[in-house]
Amino acid sequence: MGTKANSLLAGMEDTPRGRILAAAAHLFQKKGFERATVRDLAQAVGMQSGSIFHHFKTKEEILRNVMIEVIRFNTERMEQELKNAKDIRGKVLALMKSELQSVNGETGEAMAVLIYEWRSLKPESQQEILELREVYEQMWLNVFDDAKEAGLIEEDVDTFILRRFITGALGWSNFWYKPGGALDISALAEKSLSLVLKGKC
Amino acid sequence: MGTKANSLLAGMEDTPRGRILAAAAHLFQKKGFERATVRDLAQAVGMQSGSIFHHFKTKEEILRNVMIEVIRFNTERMEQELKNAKDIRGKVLALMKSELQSVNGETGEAMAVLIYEWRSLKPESQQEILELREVYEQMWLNVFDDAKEAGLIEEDVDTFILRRFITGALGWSNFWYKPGGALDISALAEKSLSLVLKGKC
DNA sequence: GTCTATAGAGGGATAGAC
DNA sequence: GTCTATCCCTCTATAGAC
Repeated sequence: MGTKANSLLAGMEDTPRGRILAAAAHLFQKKGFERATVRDLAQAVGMQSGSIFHHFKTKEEILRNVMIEVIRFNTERMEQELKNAKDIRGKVLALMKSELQSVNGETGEAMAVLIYEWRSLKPESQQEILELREVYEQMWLNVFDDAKEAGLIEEDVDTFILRRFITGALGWSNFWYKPGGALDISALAEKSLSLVLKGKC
Repeated sequence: MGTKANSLLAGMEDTPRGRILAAAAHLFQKKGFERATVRDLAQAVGMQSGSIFHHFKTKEEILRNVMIEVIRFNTERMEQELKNAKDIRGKVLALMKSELQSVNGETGEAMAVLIYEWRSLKPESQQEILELREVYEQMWLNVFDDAKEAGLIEEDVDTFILRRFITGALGWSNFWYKPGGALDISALAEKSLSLVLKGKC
């Protein structure tokens, strides 16, 4: 569970706001949203707790923004990587690699927050986040459907359910995968391909 | 996320202790351990908050016992179902079905607590729970190794990693699978088989 | 074994000076 | 934009009556 210095949301500017969000991603992942206090957070960015509320109206607002930033960043990255893929197998691999990167790379802590602190969002925020995620999910479904037409995925496989299995399989890697070992993200992505592709193309 | 009446840990006696644990599984899943208060819990079982502490020394102790009970129950059930399986494919199917049942059936809420409230355990409790889970995990690994020898799983697949992918894939079903629809647990288990078995036996 | 009452600690958020 | 000070609330856990 990433004790590494991957606590900074990549691409986040070095502003008080950015520093608060980066520290929040780290703290919320480590202790959980409820246990992590605004005082903890203030200390992490070198402020007094009262000052935090100049940048965000409530603690929940901080959580919401961590989630928005991480979805935006990872959706954009996946779009880029999809464009670079040559064939369909390459596209599936790009999706796998991209998501494993999201979960285990620099945005890993924020992704864990996105997944595990869901209940701490207000219902309105949940709705908002859900809509952002749908764009991302649609990219997966489109590629899976193409792969099915191309014969890389069995005819009788429900791609909707398959995507859900994969969401779980890849998301869970946050709990056990340790970057820097013998197995790098690319290799892990290759292994994950056999969960999806027929035979084992 | 199960709003159904699956809040009772099957096999749990109708004692104050049992009722507290069953209500705790439900509440901790719904609100998270931190947000769920002892007062909530007391109300759910028809007591005053002070009375809860006659049965459990601390709130964490309640969490710990929910986890212990659900592991014990599901480990035992899986052992039984494994015995009934005829061949190796049947054993893999039994594992899948059994775990999907744990996650989505009567013990679903307690399983979600086991997975998502991990950080709220004291380190000593974490160690204890980890040891209980290892027995369960070993059953999976043994069957996977048999399946590999029998040629049902590709030679070059790392069964350790495969098990981790499957843990995630099946565990995540708690968030989207709704029992009572067109797809029952057995059918879902069959679908999940293709994540593991070669070709798609 | 359950109740009432409350101690004791820590939390989110606000107000106003600088 | 950050600080100090603090309000006000809620929470876990305890004490002692019944």
